[in-house]
Amino acid sequence: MLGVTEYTARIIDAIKAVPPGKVSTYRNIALCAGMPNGARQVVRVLHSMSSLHNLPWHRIIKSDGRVALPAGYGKEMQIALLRDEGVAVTDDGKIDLDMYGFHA
DNA sequence: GCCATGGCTAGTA
DNA sequence: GCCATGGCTAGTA
Repeated sequence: MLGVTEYTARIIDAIKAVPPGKVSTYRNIALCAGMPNGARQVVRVLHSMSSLHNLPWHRIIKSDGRVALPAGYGKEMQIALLRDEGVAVTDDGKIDLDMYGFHA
């Protein structure tokens, strides 16, 4: 996939595999890509390649079940997109991973 | 040297 | 609040 590392390609695939109405975490995506400590790489991919690869960036959250983006910098947008897909999100961005977490 | 994390530790109440 | 993690990018030589 255009000069990206094998790991990066796997991260992209893992993100794309999360279906609408479900969420996954940075850590889980990293695990799926074979990098147990690669959460930071998932951050990097989402930050820099979301629009290029049409990634469902809004479906990736922190492993504590919260949205990572700060208020005023995308948090409201992320919450709105998730609610459109039927995910219950509290106003401060908390999601029940037992109910909505996606496991490949 | 950056990045939308995560896990562990110090240090306060 | 600190720092490991790992690939990418800007910016220097």
